Amino acid sequence: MNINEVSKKLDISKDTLRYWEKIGLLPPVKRNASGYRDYSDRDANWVYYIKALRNAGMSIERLLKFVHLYLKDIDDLDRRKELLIEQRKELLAEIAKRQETVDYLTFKIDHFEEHVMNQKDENKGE
Amino acid sequence: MNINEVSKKLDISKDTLRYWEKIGLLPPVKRNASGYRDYSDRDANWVYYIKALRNAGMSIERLLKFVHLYLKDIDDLDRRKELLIEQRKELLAEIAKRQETVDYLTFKIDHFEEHVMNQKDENKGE
DNA sequence: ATAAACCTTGGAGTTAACTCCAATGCAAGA
DNA sequence: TCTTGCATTGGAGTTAACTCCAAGGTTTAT
Repeated sequence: MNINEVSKKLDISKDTLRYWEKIGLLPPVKRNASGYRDYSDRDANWVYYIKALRNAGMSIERLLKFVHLYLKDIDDLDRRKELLIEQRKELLAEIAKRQETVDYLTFKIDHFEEHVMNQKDENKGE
Repeated sequence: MNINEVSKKLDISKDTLRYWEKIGLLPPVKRNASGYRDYSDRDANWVYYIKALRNAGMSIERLLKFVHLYLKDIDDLDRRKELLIEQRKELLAEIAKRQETVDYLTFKIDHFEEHVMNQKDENKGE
């Protein structure tokens, strides 16, 4: 698969694919005789995985740390599995943060009339 | 309350407070005789609210739209309540996006051994 | 009354994550 | 073979959201 195919298939710009590779978010992709990138299925899966986590809001800096650890422990499968679990845990923390704000909004919405009354009372005192 | 008190109480830098006000994320704060900001309780609540949504990952651009609509419909309380509900809906969508990725990771984790086997099979074929 | 510690502003600098560009080379059709 | 349309690179430009700074005025403690 050349860069254009991957770009279209996974809906990621070619510039972004090259950028991710340059900074080490993707392992180096093989080249053909004329120096063009030739993505294997595994490369494409990796891209898909990075895309999913970027889309879920994980920063590149954080992802880079995981990627480096993941590539380092090439033979320690338990460790690799742990890394996935850790990554999931971080996403769950992000969800919890948002859920807190949802709860806050829900409170505001449910007490909206009351809230407005209080503001009127405040105005009286000014 | 002066800027330093608000900054400490809500754990937001003074620069950020001034920045938010400058771009219109906070309504203009009253000044005392020498031009220093003097935050009312309502100002502080507003800051708290903005902080909560920024913390939940909502962009300033998106928040600005809400703030402008909110300030525009100063007397339309139903509309204001709707805006809060809309904002909550957007946060819930962000949560759903992250949850999808959590599910993807869970799948990877639960099928980890199997996944590794497949990779070995792939290698055989190369 | 003077130093230290505040506040103000406009504007410059920073970081993340792309995005675009120019120069150059390969590839495929008329 | 010539043109059109891909690919490559290094590096410059962009956007978001701060963050810092300098120059100046104010408040507080000694």
